[in-house]
Amino acid sequence: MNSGETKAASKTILVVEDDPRIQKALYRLFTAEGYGISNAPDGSAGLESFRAMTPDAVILDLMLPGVSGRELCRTFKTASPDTPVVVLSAVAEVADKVLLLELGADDYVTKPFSPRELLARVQAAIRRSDRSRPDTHVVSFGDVAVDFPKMEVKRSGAVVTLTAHEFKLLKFFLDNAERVLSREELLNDVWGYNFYPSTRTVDNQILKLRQKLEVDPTNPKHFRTVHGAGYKFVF
Amino acid sequence: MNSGETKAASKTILVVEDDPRIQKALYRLFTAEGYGISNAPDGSAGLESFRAMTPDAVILDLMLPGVSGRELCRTFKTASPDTPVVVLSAVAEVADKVLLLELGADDYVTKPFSPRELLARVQAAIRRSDRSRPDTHVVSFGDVAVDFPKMEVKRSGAVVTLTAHEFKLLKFFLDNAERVLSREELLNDVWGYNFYPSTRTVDNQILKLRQKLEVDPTNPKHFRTVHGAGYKFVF
DNA sequence: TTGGATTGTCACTATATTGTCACTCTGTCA
DNA sequence: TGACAGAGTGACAATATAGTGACAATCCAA
Repeated sequence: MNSGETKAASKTILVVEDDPRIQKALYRLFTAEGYGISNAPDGSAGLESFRAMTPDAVILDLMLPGVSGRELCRTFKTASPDTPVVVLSAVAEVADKVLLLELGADDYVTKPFSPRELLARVQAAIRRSDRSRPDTHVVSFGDVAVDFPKMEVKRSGAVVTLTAHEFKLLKFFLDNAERVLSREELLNDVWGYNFYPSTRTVDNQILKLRQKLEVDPTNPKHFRTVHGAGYKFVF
Repeated sequence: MNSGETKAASKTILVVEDDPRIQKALYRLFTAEGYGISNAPDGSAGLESFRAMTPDAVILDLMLPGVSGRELCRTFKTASPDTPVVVLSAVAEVADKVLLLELGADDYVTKPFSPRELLARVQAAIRRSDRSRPDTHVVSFGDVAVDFPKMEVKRSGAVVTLTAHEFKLLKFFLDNAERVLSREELLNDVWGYNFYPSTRTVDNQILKLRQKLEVDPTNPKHFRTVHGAGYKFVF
């Protein structure tokens, strides 16, 4: 199964890159981790996408046809200083250490880059930007409070222990509240695409969440069953 | 990025840096966030300013004409151990970055650096120094006291010897207390982006910290494992 | 109301993750 | 150059937890 890492849960990344091979590689790299990817082959498309989708992070190649990558980076940072921008650049470009400061980029990776490093840097940038929005850290429903960075759940003050998997499932429910989620969808998004346990597994994990988080697990208020369809979380 | 952050509110930062381009860039970066900036182009000017203005933080370039940056760093830390010093250094200057901590520096950023990272590190350093005025440089948990400037750890008075690496890991845990840290995150932040040992390595270092700092290493109170997710430090 | 399908629930087992140790490798210092 | 310390690796044991299957309860449609 997958590494047990918490998935990105619908974070979207805008990739501004003209080389289709790199585009493709980045697409594979990030979708495998659960991120959504939007591609823009040049500056003007990048700008357009940026405005249309408000991505959670931007990966920007400095060497672009048309609008200069540097110009673009400044524009992004002016329009939305909170959105992290990670720059891809050839070594020679970054040799000038001042450049990055002026651009306002959050981080950079020099080509040829290690996919793992890029992934790590983008994730770190997203984490940093998330941390400055503290309101997203804690979510509550009923007498339950969920603290994501601490991976901790409390019921009227008392800590409830959840396993990593239960936590991941809970997060998915919270991220998709009010929507009916089929077992398939849950298996794909929480368990991962290359892993197919029986659907009983899902019921089992739901059961555990109910036992741990519902006032009356037999009459669930939040983790509702939608007979013949799946489950639905309501606040 | 830090729209949610509290603004610097008249905090002043002393920048000791001879390259005027970096000076200018730092000026823009930090004034935009509401900090006051004072520039010193060399060591003696830096020392003078430091005494005259007692800054809230210092950004120090290790490569300076005149007085050695390292000397200067020690002087700062001796004169006023509570004032955070963040060092700028070229990668080549220090083979082992951990050594910088021995200078007494609170943090370091290698050139060419990402501006957001520098900003984040300086802010973090200031926050830490603000948190507990009287004993900024000492953090305690259980029967353990960690003295950062001295790079020394004591357990009920007795000195415990930590390796530079163990110390760095400990520092990262303390800086991110209560948060669940994945092995990946630990590897990236403590070991560095371009070095990928197996994840077993992490477990091993944790084991050593537990053996050296936990009352009962078999039942760790502070360095907790979060099964399927990583580790978490709690006070 | 009844019967098949779906879901709730439990105990058991298989599996993945982590703890721990001993060994190797590398660089440092005398 | 040899001893030494620290770091990384791999093997194995110890745990935690996820998955399975059986059976009971419930739902829905005819």
